[in-house]
Amino acid sequence: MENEIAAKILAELGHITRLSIFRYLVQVGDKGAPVGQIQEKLNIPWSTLSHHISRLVSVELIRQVRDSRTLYCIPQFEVLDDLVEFLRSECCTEAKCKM
Amino acid sequence: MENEIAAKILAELGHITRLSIFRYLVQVGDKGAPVGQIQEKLNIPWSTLSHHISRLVSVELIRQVRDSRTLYCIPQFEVLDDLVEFLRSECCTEAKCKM
DNA sequence: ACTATATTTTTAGAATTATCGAAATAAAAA
DNA sequence: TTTTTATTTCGATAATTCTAAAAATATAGT
Repeated sequence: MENEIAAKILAELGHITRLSIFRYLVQVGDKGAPVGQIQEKLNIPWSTLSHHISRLVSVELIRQVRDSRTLYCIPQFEVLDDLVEFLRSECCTEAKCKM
Repeated sequence: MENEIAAKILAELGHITRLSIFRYLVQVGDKGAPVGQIQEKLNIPWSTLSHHISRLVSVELIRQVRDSRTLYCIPQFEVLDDLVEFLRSECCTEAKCKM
């Protein structure tokens, strides 16, 4: 992963509403949750919620799958894994490692 | 760690300049690097650099220690560890776990 | 005291992001 | 085909952040 992409992902997670959305999905797990369920749970106005979800989608932290009228938001664990891996990589290449 | 603090840390890391600074320090390791060395390495104007460093300090991703005229910036690995731990916690409490 | 070095603070304009109501769109049921 | 449900797009305002020059501060050497 490149610096620039990592920064983008971190920035998207670095907003309390978006972090709450993502973590709710992480808790829900693989099957994801409909936008409406997130709305109910976190009590965010529809348009605001939609905006934040689309940003999470833009960095692929979330994938969306439609089931008739319902849009499921599915957390992409691999993206988070890659991010963590990136943050830990190249650690202390000039010294003994702490991680 | 709370959501709000995690979001703050993520937001500070979520800027390409700050991420570069932090990752440079991670590479350097424990002994850290003087502001001037970061300036040289990343070629950022002094005032801009100082601004970004102070934001990293504000969330304790960096600690600063003065040695006479030189200010060393020391990466705080524990904060990063806690953040990663937070991101992975409570995973799939409603389903089988992916992480 | 004066000078040099290292770094921060101030400041201000530009750019980006956040919020959310209202209108629009998509899909299915009546 | 009209209505209902689910969600997004538009648009406008407010708020925050970014950048970097210039001035200020801190520490030490002369």
